[in-house]
Amino acid sequence: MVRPHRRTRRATIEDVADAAGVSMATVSRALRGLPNVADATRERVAEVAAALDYQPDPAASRLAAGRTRTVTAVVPTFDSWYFATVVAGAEAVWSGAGYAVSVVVVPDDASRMRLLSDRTALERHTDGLLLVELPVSADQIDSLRRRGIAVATVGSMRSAHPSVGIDDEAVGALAALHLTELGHVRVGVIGGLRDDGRQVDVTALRLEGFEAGLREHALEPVRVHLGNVGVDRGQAAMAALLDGDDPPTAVFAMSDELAFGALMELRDRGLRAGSDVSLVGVDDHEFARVVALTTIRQRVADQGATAAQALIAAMDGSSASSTAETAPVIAPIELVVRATTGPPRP
Amino acid sequence: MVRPHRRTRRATIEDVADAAGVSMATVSRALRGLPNVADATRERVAEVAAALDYQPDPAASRLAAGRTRTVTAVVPTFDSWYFATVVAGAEAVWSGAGYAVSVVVVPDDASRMRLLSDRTALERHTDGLLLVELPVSADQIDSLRRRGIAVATVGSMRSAHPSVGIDDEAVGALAALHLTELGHVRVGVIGGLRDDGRQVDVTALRLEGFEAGLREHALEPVRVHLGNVGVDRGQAAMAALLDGDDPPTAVFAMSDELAFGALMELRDRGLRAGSDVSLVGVDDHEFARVVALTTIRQRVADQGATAAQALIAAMDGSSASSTAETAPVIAPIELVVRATTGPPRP
DNA sequence: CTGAAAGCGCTAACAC
DNA sequence: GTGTTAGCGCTTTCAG
Repeated sequence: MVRPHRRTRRATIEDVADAAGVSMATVSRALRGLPNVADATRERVAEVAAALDYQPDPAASRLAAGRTRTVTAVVPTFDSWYFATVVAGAEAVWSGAGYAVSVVVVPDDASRMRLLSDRTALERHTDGLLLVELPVSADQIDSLRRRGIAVATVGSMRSAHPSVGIDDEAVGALAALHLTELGHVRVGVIGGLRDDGRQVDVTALRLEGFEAGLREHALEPVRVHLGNVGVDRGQAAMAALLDGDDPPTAVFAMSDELAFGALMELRDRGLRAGSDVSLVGVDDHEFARVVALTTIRQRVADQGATAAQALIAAMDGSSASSTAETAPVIAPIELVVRATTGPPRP
Repeated sequence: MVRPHRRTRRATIEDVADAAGVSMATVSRALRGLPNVADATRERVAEVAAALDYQPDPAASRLAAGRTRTVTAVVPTFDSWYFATVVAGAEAVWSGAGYAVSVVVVPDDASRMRLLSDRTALERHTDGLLLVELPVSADQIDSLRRRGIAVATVGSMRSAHPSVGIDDEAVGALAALHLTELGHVRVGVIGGLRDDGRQVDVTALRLEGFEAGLREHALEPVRVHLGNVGVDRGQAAMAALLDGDDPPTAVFAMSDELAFGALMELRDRGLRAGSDVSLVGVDDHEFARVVALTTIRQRVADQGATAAQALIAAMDGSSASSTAETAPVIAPIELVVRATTGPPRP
């Protein structure tokens, strides 16, 4: 005796309305917390909805209301600690607030342009965009806003939209302070360039801060090597630094990833980080403590969370103040001294 | 003289139909490559659509057709190399195939249950789910399928749905082979338990393979320490191993992350990995090479990509063979010998 | 405070 | 081959 497989249709708003003895409109209002619903009615509707396992259909409400309840994180790549961590921080906030979160990866300029161009159907897919370390013009931001898409950024600070990042000059200055206090005089720099060869703001700012910090001690970098991002480039850069004449006794690597590569080069040459050569990175990558890397910590997940929060606020208030200036949030940084820095060899 | 800001409405399918002189239905068919459209018509429609920058509204088509063109990656956490890398691999495939990709994080049992329960409106959000290293019952998979959601998994191999993973017993065996060939006799194991304390298959299988491998040399592990996952637990486990009596000369860590922690403990004790104590990990984490960790490599991004592909196939053919058995894909593993393993101290 | 009705933009039978 | 006709499930004026 086969039990007939009753195809259990999901409850619709109409089912709820019928069961509660009210109209669909009232159900909609009641469930979304809109005004003009009697408390008793609201309560009854809520009960019936719960009993029926009613869940509004996102596509239907998007179609009727124009909102998607979806936010999108846009990153240049995904298999990198930094980006994964930013997104992780943001995801937690968003899903907590009831948004679906989608991610899009724009590995190159072309795909970035495509995504941000007026022609894409972005606005029917997402209510808000979190751009992580992505170069976008003011025009593009504007175009997005005109299309009703809220924007927030992490990594680049603007005031035209919510943004969070760190004070990159201060990062450089802190590194310089640490190394000069240890007594280093010959210091090198390993920095990053984007894949497209265009120097990113971050690199320039950190370098500026670093050089300014050195100047206070009447010093300047003996050698600046602006390689690409990534472990391998860090290694190559350290090699170049050591092979030059007058090799540095201390090196400022602009990211922990670069520093990891630099550490590999030191190991390959039988040099000890912290005694033979000092090395300070930036990020406090989860792996930094494994190699006891001295670094300038930034709280990446927190930044993602903060930006996510700001994006939600922007989406809520988008109708009101679409051109509201928002002061950038400057996230704290902090020197974490581990084993890769020490006084120079006498 | 202010130019009137003509609110540029997006083109709808009706606009295209009018401009092309055909019906909406024909436009729909033409643009989606369905049969029963004259070539000439199809071409004309395509041109008009392009000229008008027409982009179908995803919510509208979802509502009418029931498909979301969205796939979802479900992970227990996000700020971990393994999961970020799996998702990165999958994302590339999905976005290449025109799917929107969303991610949901289920950090604990409760949220996992909630997500997979019949009550969620999952089926209106997504066409397919990629479950990464998530314990799901056959019942749950079934329930999902009944709700029209395709499922694929990576990390656990089943035949009820597309799955990809590695042969975990072989991983253990390979580790045992390597260490015994080097001449180690006293070997320890560091394994992982889930947060909820329930032992995962992976741990058990790798241990089984490892023990079997040792038995071939009439050996057995001197000590098995099944700590939790993560760097810290790896460190604690190594400490426990070394503090026991008859400490091992070689250790098999079931993940590179655990191995990293183990390495920290060795460093803290002034021991050299590879000479004082040998250590082999699993994964080939992107930073394994930074610490010269010998490890058993699995190609994580590839597994994500493979599973993503399989999920697409499953979604396409879902109507036809909803109960099709799919042979699990067994991804290759490979021993990568670096500096943390060597013969035991004489 | 509540209900009726008109879509949102598209797809899928079913006719022709 | 192509057009017509109904919706998909919800939100939102506009009346009452």
